[in-house]
Amino acid sequence: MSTAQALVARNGASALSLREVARELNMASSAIYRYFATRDELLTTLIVNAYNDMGAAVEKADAKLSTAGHRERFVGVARAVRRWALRHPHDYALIFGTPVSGYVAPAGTIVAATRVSAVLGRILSQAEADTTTASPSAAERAMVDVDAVTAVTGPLSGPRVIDALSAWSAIYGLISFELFGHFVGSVKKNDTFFDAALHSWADRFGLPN
Amino acid sequence: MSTAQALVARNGASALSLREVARELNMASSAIYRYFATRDELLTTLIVNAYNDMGAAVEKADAKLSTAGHRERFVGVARAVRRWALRHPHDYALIFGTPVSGYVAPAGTIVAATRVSAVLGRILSQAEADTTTASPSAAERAMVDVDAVTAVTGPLSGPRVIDALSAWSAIYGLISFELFGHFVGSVKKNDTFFDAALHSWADRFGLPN
DNA sequence: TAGAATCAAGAGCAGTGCTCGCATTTTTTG
DNA sequence: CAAAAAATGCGAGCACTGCTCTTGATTCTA
Repeated sequence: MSTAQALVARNGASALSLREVARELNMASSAIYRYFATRDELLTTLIVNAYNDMGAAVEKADAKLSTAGHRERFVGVARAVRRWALRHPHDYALIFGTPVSGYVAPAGTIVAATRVSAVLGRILSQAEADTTTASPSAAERAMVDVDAVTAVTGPLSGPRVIDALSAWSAIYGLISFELFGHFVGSVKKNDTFFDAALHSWADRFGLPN
Repeated sequence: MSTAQALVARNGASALSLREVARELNMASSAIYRYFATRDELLTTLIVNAYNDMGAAVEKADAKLSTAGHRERFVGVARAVRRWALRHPHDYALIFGTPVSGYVAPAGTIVAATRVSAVLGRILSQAEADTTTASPSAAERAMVDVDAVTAVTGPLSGPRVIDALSAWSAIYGLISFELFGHFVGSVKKNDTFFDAALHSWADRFGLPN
């Protein structure tokens, strides 16, 4: 398992070879099939691990910021996501890159997958609790499963639950563009650019400070 | 070439087999190597094609909206991007998904790659021209290559060149999350959600109407 | 028309995921 | 404690992949 992890970290998921992990383990390639029915099953396990690793890292960063203001916390958590991505590019690609072949997200992944978006959502929910909370409109309920979201984030007003999802996907977009090279030629300092984009989001959310 | 295109559209890029396109063409697999030195070279060609296909589609949509207001145009063009992605999911993944292996973007791709971001940038530039244009600050110039961006978009004020890049990556984030399944369980109506998120961006840019 | 450049074929190499039958260990059970 | 049962591993082998190399046609060109 950890052997496969290391190989992915070195060469990327697409290059992961069942026979190679077998070799590294001094096993026959066929022996691996006692533990993983198929190569995709191995990858799925790796995906869950990666989700949890990222989730743990982000939760830890959030815990350290528990006394900070909402803006600082929001930006700090997003930074933690980016930092994890830069440190584990292949795991990041494994999670957020092109899904393999047919791919339907196995049930086991979904709980691990929500860990980091939950942290971000909770911050926004708490920031909102300091002001007012208008309940979501019918139109908003039609396009988003408000209950499913607020079950993990805490209460969020209508526009904000939309913006929260939008912000999370935007953070993903920023990191992916950086990591996958789509900012080459336009963005020069990725750190400060990321921060600037995030503060713009914080402005949008009206986060103080 | 178009055979490979069709196979990618059917099975995705990772499953593209040189031997399969050879079979489809009633050729020996070795004959393909007269035209493409390696599988990656074939894929690179497909990437350029996909970029241009998407660029053409978006430019066409923009042309149809030439008489519309800036907000309508901005939203309309973004919708065109999404529509193209939904219609060509494998080509989209080929462009914006996990870059293959070592991957350094070949020189040929970059011009094709900027076509759609250029359209979006031009709209924002023109919208700004209707109001005022403050030139970018030193801090902004430090993190973004302003000249490279404005060379293709037209003049943009400092904060806006950052927000424009941020918006483009956010649009990518929205589409990718939808296409790669990360919105499953939270977003119910992808169309209206996408529109809502975009109008939120239009608000941020102060686009009238 | 002769020479040269191009195009295609086929055999073959090393690698892959995966299956199957057989042996060996380990664990459970009577 | 011994026997049955389950788990674990091995090696050969199949069909597939990207890619190389040599050989044979075809077509363009001087």
